[in-house]
Parts: sequence; structure tokens; C-alpha cells
Amino acid sequence: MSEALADNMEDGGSSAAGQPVQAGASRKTEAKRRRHLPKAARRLQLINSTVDSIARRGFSDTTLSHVAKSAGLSQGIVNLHFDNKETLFVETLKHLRDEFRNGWLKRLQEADGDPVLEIRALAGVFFDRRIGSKRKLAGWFAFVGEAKSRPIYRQICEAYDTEYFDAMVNACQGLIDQGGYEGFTAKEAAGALEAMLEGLWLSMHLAPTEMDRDKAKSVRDVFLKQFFSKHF
Amino acid sequence: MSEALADNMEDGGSSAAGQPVQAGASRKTEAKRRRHLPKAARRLQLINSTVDSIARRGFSDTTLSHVAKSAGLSQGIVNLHFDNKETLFVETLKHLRDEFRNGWLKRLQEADGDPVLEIRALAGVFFDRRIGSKRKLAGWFAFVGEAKSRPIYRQICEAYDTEYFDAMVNACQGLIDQGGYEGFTAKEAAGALEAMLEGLWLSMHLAPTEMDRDKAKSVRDVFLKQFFSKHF
Amino acid sequence: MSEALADNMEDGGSSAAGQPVQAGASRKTEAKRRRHLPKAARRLQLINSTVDSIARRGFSDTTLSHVAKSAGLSQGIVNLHFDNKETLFVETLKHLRDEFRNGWLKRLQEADGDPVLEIRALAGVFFDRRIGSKRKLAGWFAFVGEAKSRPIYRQICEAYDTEYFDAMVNACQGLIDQGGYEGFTAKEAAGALEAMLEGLWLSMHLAPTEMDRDKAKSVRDVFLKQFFSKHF
Amino acid sequence: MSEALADNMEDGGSSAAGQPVQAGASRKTEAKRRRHLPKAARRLQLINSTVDSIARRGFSDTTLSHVAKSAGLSQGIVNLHFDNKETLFVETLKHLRDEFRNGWLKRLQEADGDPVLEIRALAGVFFDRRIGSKRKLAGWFAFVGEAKSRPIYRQICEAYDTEYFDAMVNACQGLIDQGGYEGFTAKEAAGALEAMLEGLWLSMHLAPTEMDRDKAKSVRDVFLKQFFSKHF
DNA sequence: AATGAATGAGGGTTCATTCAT
DNA sequence: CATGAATGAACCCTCATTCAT
Repeated sequence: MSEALADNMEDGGSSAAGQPVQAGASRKTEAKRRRHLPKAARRLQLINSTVDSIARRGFSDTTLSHVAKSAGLSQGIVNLHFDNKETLFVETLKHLRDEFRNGWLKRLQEADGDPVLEIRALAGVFFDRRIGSKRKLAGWFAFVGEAKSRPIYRQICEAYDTEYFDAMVNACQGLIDQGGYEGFTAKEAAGALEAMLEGLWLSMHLAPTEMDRDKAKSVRDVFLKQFFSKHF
Repeated sequence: MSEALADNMEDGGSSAAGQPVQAGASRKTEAKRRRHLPKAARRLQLINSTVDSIARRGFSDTTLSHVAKSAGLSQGIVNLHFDNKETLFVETLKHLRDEFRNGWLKRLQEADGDPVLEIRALAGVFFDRRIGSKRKLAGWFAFVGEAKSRPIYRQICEAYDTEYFDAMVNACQGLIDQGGYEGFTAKEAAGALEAMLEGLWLSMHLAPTEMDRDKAKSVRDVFLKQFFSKHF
Repeated sequence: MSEALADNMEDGGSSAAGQPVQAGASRKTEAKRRRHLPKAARRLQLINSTVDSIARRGFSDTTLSHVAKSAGLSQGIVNLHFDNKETLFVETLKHLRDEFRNGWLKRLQEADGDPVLEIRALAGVFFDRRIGSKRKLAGWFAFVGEAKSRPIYRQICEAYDTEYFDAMVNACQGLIDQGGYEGFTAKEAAGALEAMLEGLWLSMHLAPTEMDRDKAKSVRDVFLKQFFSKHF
Repeated sequence: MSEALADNMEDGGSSAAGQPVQAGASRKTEAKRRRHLPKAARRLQLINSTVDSIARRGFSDTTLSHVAKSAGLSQGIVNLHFDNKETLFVETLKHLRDEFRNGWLKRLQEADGDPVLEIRALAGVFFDRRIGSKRKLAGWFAFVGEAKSRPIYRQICEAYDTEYFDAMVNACQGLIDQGGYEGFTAKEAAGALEAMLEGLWLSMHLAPTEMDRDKAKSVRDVFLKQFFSKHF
């Protein structure tokens, strides 16, 4: 794995090629190479390898061999745990989606109903190193690229996107209700904000040297100040 | 196929399979299937077919057979006009890129130095039906999805992206210089605006029913009003 | 397939299409088609099929499909065991080369230093049914035909050719040292003899009805008698 | 054309790529690039280009495009002058064959019935720079390599080979009739001699650094001296 | 549960051949 | 006579999937 892609491995990139990660190799049962693993753990490992491969080689050059090798396992392993390649991709997307949702949901709960904190929470997920790591951005945009021709990918995220947007609208409405804002509705503000956040991710994905996380954050801050000057 | 024609087709794309477009079908010899075409025209036709195919089947399921068939031509036609599949993709991306640049450049010239008009010009290209048609958006995001693993795609657009951003910064600076704006630099405003426009394209691509062109325009307007209240 | 078996087949070549050779077909599990084979055995089988195909269809009409089919295996089998077609050819040539060398080396050792027996050994390999079978001659000359444009083929045999020639010179020198020969050096005799032997192979390859193995042997004998009249 | 292959161009290698040979370019009608040529001349030019290509790229990598380009002509030119690729090859082989036959026939006539001169004539053709040039040797052995699978190639040379061998036998018989030789028949001597000459060609083809024309000649001389000591 | 040899469909590419110009 | 764009069959190779071990 290239350094650039590995930089956010706190989010659990899969094992290096050849040898699976052995965090606690001192435990007896892991003295030998661990060949048997609970089904769920194996599946997660393969999903992570898939994200790796997509980040490194792109969607169209990701083969099941690559995924297996990157997990340090053998040829047929994927078909043992997933019905087929498409299923692996679907599960991978669902994994990214769930991580994203868990990310903002947890923060949102901590906001405890305060609209300012809620907006910070909802926007903040885009700047979470674990969720917006380079390899995961690559994963996201790989799926975006295929979404047009594979409706299933859109369907997988549809309800979750709506849920996120609704939360954003709600938070904006909370600010507006506190008075002093004119000229835009909560939906419009939320639409602009979400679009901008996604656009920042796109820039971070395409031109990481031009748009790093800090620069993106300052752009976000400017935006919030312009829209909600009384609160930010 | 004339460029104007293809651009207005809004996802209609290149000729239908089986019968190539025959603009001047009145000529005698066209009773039989027309086989010869100027080299440049044939290449453009194939590029359009490529965008079609990418939009319809995605990057990874676009085969040279599909491209050829969608152009109503034979198997080997692509390799006759392009070195290989990758070259076809590269030329396709360059085509999209050039169209995009021509789009805003022409509008920018008409702005004649007026910053307000310049910003309208630069933002407007995202709402041009010919440039931001569904099939072309699909094309753009297909390349985005592969950009991480194929640096050539990024390189192709790099300088052009910079050029666009610089123009945007310049226009924002023009407004700021006219006074009355505080709290953000031209770069920050331009960064926010461009990110939001790209985010709107993303929404239009992924959820066209949720985000249509008109809704996107109103979001843009809200943004401009919030940032440059004295001019919009 | 055992090597000895294959060598004795005199143009019979590898297994017939449809059913691979099953030496130990009595085992239970062989009721179904045997699919797994040790890697080395599979490679040898494919090499033999390659010689077959070259003999039957020539170098330029030998396709991987033919090789696979002639081995009773599937399309992709060759690429599973060899990097590519060229590698298969290279390994095939090396196989022929090694067989040839093993042929004369073994005989030479049995000669036990006696120059007369050594010359018989070195010449004799050309008349070995296993090494100079019709299909293998076809293989040899197929590679000869491509040698000019694919230097690798020459390189593969270069050192081995030199080794053979040196052994021949050495044997001739042995005879000359025993006295009574004038008018030629050991190198010249060896050069003439080797050239003639190769020429005989050429005739056996091109005109097997005119030049069969027995006729070739008698020509060889005449040659030896004329050059080394005191010993033959 | 590589230098090594060009060194014997006195035998009329075809034009260099890009520009056809223009021996008498001063003639009016050749001021412009000569596009029209008598059929026979064009055919010969293409045959020569074919030998070139076979020498340079081998039989299996010789395409009609290469032949055409090497003649400085366009794609479809070969099919205009030959029924198909196979016909071109057949005609090329016939050309080599005819040149070879003309070579020894002419020399033989000059021998005027003297067996010694006849043998010199028959053997000498193998050392003629025009007939045994490197590129033509490459051509010969390319056809040898395909001969097994394309009987037509053998048929083309069959009668001519017999004719040559008969002449050789006849010359040997002439010497034997003059007395003093025992231990071999004319057929055996001729068989040995022809085989050796062909073997020398093979060595000159495969290992030109080891076996050059002069070395080959001296081997031939040794052979003649051993077999026909009273005449050579 | 895991392996990895084997399969076979389908991809990109080449090239002999055709044909309108 | 000559050109070169176009065709389409067939090649090599990849890879998702199967299956005996």
C-alpha cells in the first residue's frame, strides 16, 4: 500500500499483502497463521481489502484476485464468503454508508439538540479522518462513477442520504427559528451546505495537494459565517 | 454528427445502433451504407459513443464492442482510429474538458470584465444543458472514479482546473475590490463557490429527481446572495 | 505423461483431444474427469502438445487453443501455467535442447574416452528415434525458421551447440592423435561432420521418403570411412 | 533494414521503407513518385519486400502491412497483385527456388561436362553472395520451418531438388568413372556432400559469427579432398 | 473453512481482405 | 493502378467462478 493511501489507517485498512495483520500474535491460537476466522470478521477483512484495491487500482481494475491477495488469502476466498463479485461491492458500499451514518449520528446525539452543534456535527463527519480518509474517498467516488449504470448503488444510499439531508435541514431550521436570517430557506441553506461539503470531498479526492483537510475546514467556516453570521 | 447536434441531444447521444447518422443522405452514393468519413469526424463520433456507453453502462462495463456497435460500426473500428482503449478514454476526457473550458471561456469574454457577469459566466457553465447533460455528468464522474488509480486523468484536467479556479478568484476579487465585503478572501469565496457547484453536479448526477437544474440554480443564487449581497 | 512414453510415441505426441492420458485410471476418483495434476507434469504435457501442434500446423498456425485442445484441456490452461505464448515456446525449445543434450551426453559417457565410440555417440544422437522423431524434427526446424527474428531462440541453444561441437572436435582430435590422418584439422572434420548430420536431419525433415533413417546412417558411415579410414 | 541483413543487397533487396527505389530517377516520367509500375515489376518488388520482412521479423510476424510498408506502398497493395497472402508466400518461395536453380544451372553449363568443374559449380551456388545472402537464408529456413505443415512448400521444391541431386550424382559418377575411388557410390557421395552443404547453410544462418562464408568454403574443400583426393 | 488448479466466456487487439474513391 | 478506411474473424489473455482436495 502506498504511503499516501495508508496515511489514515486508523480506520482499519486490511492486512498487508502476504501476511494478515496479527495484532495480538502472542495469543496461543495465533501462533500459527490464522486460517480460520469467524465469518463476520473474514467478511469485514475482505471488504476492507476491496476498499484498498479500489483506492489503488480503481473500480474497473479491481479483481477478486487482487482483493484476495491483498488480504493474504487464496484465490477463491471471496466466492466463499460472498455470492459473487457484485455482492462484494454492494456490501462494501453498505459498509462505507454505515460508517458514514454512524459517524454523523453519534456526533449528532452529542449535540443534544443545539442547532449550532448539530450543524458542526453534520458537517464535521466530512472531516473525520476515519471516514474521509483518502482510500475511502477513492471508494466513494468509485461507486459514484458506477452509480449511473448500476441503480442498486444509488438505492443503497438513497434513504440514508435523505436522512442526512433531513437532519441538516432540521438543524438549519433550528438556527433560522432563532431569528435574524432572511433570504433563504432551511432547505436552501442545507442544500448549499451539503453540496459544498461534497464538493470539498471531491477536491480533496482529485487534488489533495490543492485542497487538504485544513483548507477545506476553513472554507466550511467561511460558508457558515456567511450563512449563519449570528451563530458562527 | 455535428457537435451542436450532439450537445443538444441531452442524453440522446451518438447515432443509434445499426444506422449511422446521415446528414446529407440525398447524395446518390448514399444508397449504400456510407463507410468513409473524414478522420476527425469519425473520431468525434467514436468519442460521443464512448460517452454514451459510459453513461449507460459505466466505465467498467464499457467495451470497445459497445462503443463500436453504438456508433453503428464494426468491431475493429476503434483500434483503427485510436491506439488502444485507454487512448480512447483519454481523448474522451480531453473532449469533455475542452467543451467545459470553451463553455466558460466564451461566456467569460462576453462578461467583458464585469465581475458580476464573470461570476455568472463561470457558475453558469455548470447549468449549461449541452455541457452538464446527464450523459456528460455520468462521463465526468466516471473519470473522477478512476482518477485515483490513473493519474493521467488528473493530469489531463489539472491545468484547466487551475485556470478555471484562477478566473473565479479573479472575479471574486473584482467584487471584493468594489468594497463592502469582509470576513473572507477571494480565494475562500471562490473555493466555496466552486466546491458547491461541483457538489450540485454530484447531486444532479446521483439524485436527479431530488436535484434538478432549476433547484440547483436557486441554490446557487442563494449562495451568491449570501456571499455577495451587494451585487446579487 | 512419462517422458519415456512420450519419447517413444514417434509422432504420436501428447494425449488425444477430449481425454487426457490416464496412466493410473484404476483409482476411484478417476471416474470423473481428472482435473488436478502436479504443476510440472501439466507443464510437460503442454510442452508436448506444443511440439505436436508445431509439427502438425507449423509455428505460425499454432494457437494456444490448439495446444490446449490437443491436451484435452480448456482454453485458458496455457496461460495458467506459462506467462504467455512466447514463454511456452521458449520452454518448448529448452525442452528439445535438453533432450538433445541428455541424449549425446549419456552416450558419450558410455564411450568411456574411446574416440571412436565418442564419435559414434555424438553422431548417433541424430539417429535416435526419440530425439529425432518426425514431430521433433518439425519442432527443431520451426524454431530455426524463427531464429533470425527472435534472438532468444539462438541464445537458448548457443552454449549447448558450442558444447556439442567442442565434444566433437575433441573426439576427432583423439583419432588424429592416434596418427595416420593428414589434410584436415580436428575442427574441420568436426565442422564437416556436424554440418552433414544437420543436413541429413534437414533432408529427413523435408523429404522423408527420399531420406529415411537407414539411408542417412549409411551416408554417415561413408563419411566416417572417408575421413577416418583407419578407424571406421 | 539492419546492416547485417542489408550486406548482400546486390541481390536486389526491395526498396527502403518510405521511398521506392528509383534507379533512374532522372527520367522524366519519374519526376513524380512512381506510382504505376508494370505488373511484373511490382510483383517482384513485393516478393523482395516479403523476403526482407521474413528475414527481419520471421514468418509468423510478417504481415501484409509490413510487406507493403517496406515497399513504400499502401495497405491493400498486396491483394491487388496476389490473390492472397498464401499466394504471395508461394510466389516468394518459387522466386528463391528459381534463383537457386538458375545459379547452379548457369555454372554447370560453364563446366562444360568436366566433372570436377561440375562439382565446383554445384557446390559453389551455396557460396554465391547473391543466392546465399543472409536475408535469403532466412527466407529459405523460414519456409523449411513451415514445410511440414504446408505440403505445398515441399511440392514447390521437390522436382527442383531432385534435379539438383541428380546433377550432383552425375558429377560424382563422372569422377568415380575416372577411377581410383572405392568405398562409396556416387549417390552416397552426393548425398553426403549435399547434406553437408545444406548443414553449412544452416550454420551460416544460425551462427554467422561462428560459421562465415570462408570457413564454410574451407570445410567444403576438406570434404572434397577426402572424398575425391585424386581430383581436389 | 480454506486452497488453488481448472474452466470458459468475453475482453482488447491484430490483420487479411474488401471496396469506395 | 493505387489508396486507405472499414470490416470481421480469430488471436492472446484475463478473470469470475467452480470444485476436488
